Amino acid sequence: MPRNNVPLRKAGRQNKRELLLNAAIEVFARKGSNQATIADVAKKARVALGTVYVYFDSKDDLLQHCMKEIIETEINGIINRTAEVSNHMDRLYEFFMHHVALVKEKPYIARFIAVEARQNENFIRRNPGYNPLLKYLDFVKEVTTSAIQENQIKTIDAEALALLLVGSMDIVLWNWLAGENEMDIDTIGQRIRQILHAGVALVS
Amino acid sequence: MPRNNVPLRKAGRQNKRELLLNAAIEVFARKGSNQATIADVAKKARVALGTVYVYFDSKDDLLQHCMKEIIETEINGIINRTAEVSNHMDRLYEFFMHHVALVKEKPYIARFIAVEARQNENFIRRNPGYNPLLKYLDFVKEVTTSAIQENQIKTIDAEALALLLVGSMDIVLWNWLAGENEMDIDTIGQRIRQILHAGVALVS
Amino acid sequence: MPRNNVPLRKAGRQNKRELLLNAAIEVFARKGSNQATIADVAKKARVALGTVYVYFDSKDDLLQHCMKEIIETEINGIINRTAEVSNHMDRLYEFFMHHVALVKEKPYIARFIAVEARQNENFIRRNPGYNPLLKYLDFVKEVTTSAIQENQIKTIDAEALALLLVGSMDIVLWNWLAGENEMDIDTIGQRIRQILHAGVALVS
Amino acid sequence: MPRNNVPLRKAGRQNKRELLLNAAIEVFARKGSNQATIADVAKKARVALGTVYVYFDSKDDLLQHCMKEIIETEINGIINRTAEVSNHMDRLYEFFMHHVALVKEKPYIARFIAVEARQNENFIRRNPGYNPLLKYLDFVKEVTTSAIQENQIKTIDAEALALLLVGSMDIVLWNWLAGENEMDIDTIGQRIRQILHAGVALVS
DNA sequence: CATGAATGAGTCTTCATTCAT
DNA sequence: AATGAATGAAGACTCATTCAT
Repeated sequence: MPRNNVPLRKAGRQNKRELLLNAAIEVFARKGSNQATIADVAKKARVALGTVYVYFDSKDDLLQHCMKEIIETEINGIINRTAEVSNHMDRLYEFFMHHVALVKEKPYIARFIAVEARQNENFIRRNPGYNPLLKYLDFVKEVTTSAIQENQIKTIDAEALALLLVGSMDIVLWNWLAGENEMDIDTIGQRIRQILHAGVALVS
Repeated sequence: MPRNNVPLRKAGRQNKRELLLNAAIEVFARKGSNQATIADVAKKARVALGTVYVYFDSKDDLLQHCMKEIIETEINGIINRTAEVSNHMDRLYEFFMHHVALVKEKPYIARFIAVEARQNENFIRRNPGYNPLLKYLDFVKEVTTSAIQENQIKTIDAEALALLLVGSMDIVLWNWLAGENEMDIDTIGQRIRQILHAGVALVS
Repeated sequence: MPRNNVPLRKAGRQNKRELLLNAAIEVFARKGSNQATIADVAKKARVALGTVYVYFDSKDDLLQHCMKEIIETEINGIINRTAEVSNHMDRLYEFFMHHVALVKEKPYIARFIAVEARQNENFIRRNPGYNPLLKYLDFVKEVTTSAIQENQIKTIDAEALALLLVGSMDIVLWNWLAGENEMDIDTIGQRIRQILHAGVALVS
Repeated sequence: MPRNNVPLRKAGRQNKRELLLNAAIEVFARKGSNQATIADVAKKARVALGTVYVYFDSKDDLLQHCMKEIIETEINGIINRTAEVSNHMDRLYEFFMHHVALVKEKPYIARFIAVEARQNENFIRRNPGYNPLLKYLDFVKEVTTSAIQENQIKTIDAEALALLLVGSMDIVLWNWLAGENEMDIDTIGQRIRQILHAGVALVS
């Protein structure tokens, strides 16, 4: 069926790009983008070294696209999955736990967010819209603002809550990664929730 | 007088070591330890390149000692300066604001804590006692535990509060560094305090 | 009509080969054969990269054929166009000016002769008969020999005159190319002619 | 004798730079600067690859300095050695023959002038004063102008003569290099001289 | 101790060439 | 014939580290 050829080809190209991107995310996350080499990425993706340059302009370009990929799939995925939660604060908790789940499932992505997203200032400056942490902060700020407007919580500074939530999330996952996963993140998550919950609750 | 020579010499040695350490902290913080070269450090310290290797075994060794230096002077300095505050929660707020002051005064140290302390896993694994973030977390945990014991706040998970406080502190300063210092950290600090204060307050 | 297909196809093949050759000449001349890539040539010819290898064995092979092409069309063209000039010295002058005209019209060909023809020693050694400069030298030598035989000029060394004429021609065009075309080649041509004319004139 | 240490050191550095420069000139000349690698140069100079970068910024920088070196020693040397010849035309002939001698003695330098000096347009554009061919042309033009002013030859265009002389010189040496040294350059030199001599001689 | 020239392993990147479609 | 993705050898350049002075 020749009709299928074109889509197959395209799929092939698309697949290889994805393949490289995923390999790069993992390799960059494991070794850090500075220590990781293009050869590592190519090896991980089981392609020749030069192939990386068929799909990406440079190592830096590859790193940028890794960030985009993570945001567009993982980060946005987490945010979207919380959409149906009606209570705003529950939504934030849901968000927190989805993130925790992501960290557990794909720790290398966590490392990306915890380390690369901070480190690579080139990226941060050039693509402010593509920084995972900023994306998270914006999301929390928005949800918090809605919660305040709908009188679900008392009037607090939305940015402060965002920094508290994302900051703790961030350090929790970093801690978990660095500490050889000894921490019980789920429990920690609930306890953080309790404190914040009390902190923003309407005065009875 | 040869008797004086020895102490003078020792002082000389000590000074040059300090000189190198301070130069390294600044250079590593500015460029990131990966991009910074030993030549950069030597230049900053106005010594010959080879001199660095007289006082430190390797680039990594130098980096480790930078961390130690920061903890032993800056981090411990901040913690010690809060010693006389009797109310534990006030002490934590004091601690938060001292850290903010440090960030403003020596931004490169902030960068060190926000970026290098996370990135350098070699360091983290080998010297768990010398990671600024862990040091901070421990400090907050201890103070919180005391606060609970003395019934100043309700019984919460000390670790959760530590993660909230240090995590928000950390992301605030990172944000401030990356965001070209547009944020008003002092105000943010107070608003974070309000939330946490309500979150841990004894139920009336 | 299948009878037509074959010639048409052949024309097609011929055309694509010519197309590639002309693209290559221009690209090699502009960038220099070392900096120019096969991809550049393919792009210029608006064919796929791999197509180049359908018609030529290698980059070097392509370069060799560029030389041949230039000699067989441009260089021989110039020489042939001077055929009807009966006076031999006038013919050489005509030749000089035809070459100047070529340089002005297709500067990239000039660059080819001035630079590539010298540089590519592989070519020179393997195809002594296909070097533009050698071709020119031979031509001038022949014409000069005829001029001497027919007593139009005094007895001089034909090779010496050839070297003078072609050498000056060559450096003039190189100068013109490098000097951003500031030189008035026509005037220079006439003045060179005057000197050579006097130099070879029969003693009155 | 410690007094000697400093000069020896300096001499050491100077020598290594010269060593590298000479190695580079030979390597670049033999292979062409495009085919020659930094590793080739280092090997020729019997130093480590990295040492080249201690003394030169880049391959291009090294090439530029090769040109300067050649001009400042060889080219100027030739020009200076003709200074005492009082008759201007004799001086030019002397110049020609000195150049021939140089070619015979250090053929790789000839290749440099004949090939690299033309090819490397970066160099030509950025350092017009450092192109051997331009240097030669200027010299011949000057001497010719003097010859005309002092009535030693008839009034001709100095630039035209310069182009004739340098152009023929250039092609002669290129020919000699490419043609595996079959040509008798000395004889050719004399014959070229005869023609030019007649071409510029005062009319009796 | 101090110096900084020398080293060479390690990296990114390019590009001629191949080959499955 | 035509295509262009894939390949990997090759080369410029960097920089931590050493060591003779």
